[in-house]
Amino acid sequence: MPLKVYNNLTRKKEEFAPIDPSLVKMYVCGITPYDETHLGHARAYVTFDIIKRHLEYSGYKVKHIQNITDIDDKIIKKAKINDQSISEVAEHYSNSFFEVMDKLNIKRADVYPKATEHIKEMIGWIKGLQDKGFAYELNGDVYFEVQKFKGYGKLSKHKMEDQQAGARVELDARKKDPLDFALWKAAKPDEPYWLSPWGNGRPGWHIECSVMSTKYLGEQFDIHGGGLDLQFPHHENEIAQTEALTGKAPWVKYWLHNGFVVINQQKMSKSLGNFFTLIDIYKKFDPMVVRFFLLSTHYRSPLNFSDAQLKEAEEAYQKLTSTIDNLDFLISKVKTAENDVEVAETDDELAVYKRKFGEMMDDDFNTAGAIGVIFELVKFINDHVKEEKIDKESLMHDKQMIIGFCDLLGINLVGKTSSGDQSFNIEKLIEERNQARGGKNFKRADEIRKQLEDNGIILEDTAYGTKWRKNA
RNA sequence: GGCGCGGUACCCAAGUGGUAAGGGAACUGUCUGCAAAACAGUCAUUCGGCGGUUCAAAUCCGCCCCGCGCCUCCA
Repeated sequence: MPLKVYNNLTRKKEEFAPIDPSLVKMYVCGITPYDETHLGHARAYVTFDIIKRHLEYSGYKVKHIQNITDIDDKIIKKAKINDQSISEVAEHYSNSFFEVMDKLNIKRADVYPKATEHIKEMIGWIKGLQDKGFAYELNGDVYFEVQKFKGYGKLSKHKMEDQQAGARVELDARKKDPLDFALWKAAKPDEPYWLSPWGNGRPGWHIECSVMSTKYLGEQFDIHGGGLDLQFPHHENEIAQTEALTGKAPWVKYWLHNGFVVINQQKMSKSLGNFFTLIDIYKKFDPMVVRFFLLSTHYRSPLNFSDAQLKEAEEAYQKLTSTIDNLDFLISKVKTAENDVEVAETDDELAVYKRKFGEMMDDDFNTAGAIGVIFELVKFINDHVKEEKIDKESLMHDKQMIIGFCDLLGINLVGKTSSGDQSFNIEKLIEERNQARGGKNFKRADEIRKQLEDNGIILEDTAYGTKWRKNA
């Protein structure tokens, strides 16, 4: 079954076919490091992490570029408040970004190009656009003239004449068209600047993505991604600049956008101030729970956030870890198989889940459906584990299957269970309790259970002996 | 005004023509000294509403209601 992706340019699910059949080139819009990373960012980057992982699983090599906008009004403002340089601010929040992303088990991009390291190339592009008649200068500012680019609006489906320009933002009367956007901004006093043919200034926001993506991926590539909020104007403007300059269309074959994180039915956003940083969320929840939560809804749908919903994700995630925990315990207790027949039979049945899982992921990265398959598998395994003739090999295959699926989703299950832990006291108390139980001294047995429980240890008596786990 | 997204059980959520996955919660049962975990059963004759097309609709078409997003910076 072929991989299908929803292309926002055509508004259709399309069969995925990269320009170079063996290498997928993907550019994802990165952060502006002026504040802590929040759940909305996490959703975006988990989404593209999943896309990358599934492409790799499907046999493609993926070249992944993600920019860092390290020069911007908000960074300048923050630097003034903190009495720091803009690079100090950018570096601080970039580092923090990588820290929280690593905890979410997000694979690093191949290159994280910074805007400030590509100013020369940007100036070159802007000059090129000016030479071709797509840009004009106004007192040190340079604007892209939208009317000159006939495809403007093709991504966001905006018709220029229908736009209510100035509906929310004050018009700049000097511009030829309200939709014209800045390629270069003249420096105001007190602002950092670079030298340019138009005087001291700095690049506009959109130009960096065009310049850096084509620098690392070529003039045409496969996937360009980001949050849905970037569709207009950012991505629309990027298309206009790039196709105007290179003359090659389409610049990008597939445009992928993730949906918003929503709080009380409102978009989580910086400007509304209703955002939750990952640093704060991690104080209450394991990053893997956060990742599981983000993947439990399809990436294009809005995702409602609340503690209660994270709590539900935690319960579900723990069902997975406890299954692995139980399997580990059984594996340590059960005999090896007497013949290969039983193992092979189980493997045949497991193959069904593998197929279903793959179909879900091939259908526009349907992680929510794929998680559903994992739980079907868990149910199947727990059921067949009850059989008396269960053997070590089958159990190990079962375990590997669950871990394998979770790996494809970047969900780490290993290291979350308590089976690897050693604690002399716990084992000793369990032994004492079992002696008490043997002598029908249930009062003492329950005392020990309570004592361990108070220390966060839950005991479970099974047919194969007593196992313990940490209380979550 | 333009463009677009969404409305599936108590909650979350998959499903875009073939008769409603999965998770959480709840209740009942099996197991257990008691628990826990696990398993079994119950939990939407129904998918915002009303019409239409079809042998067949949550899925297609039309109208309507509700919520949200973009058209400023935002993942």
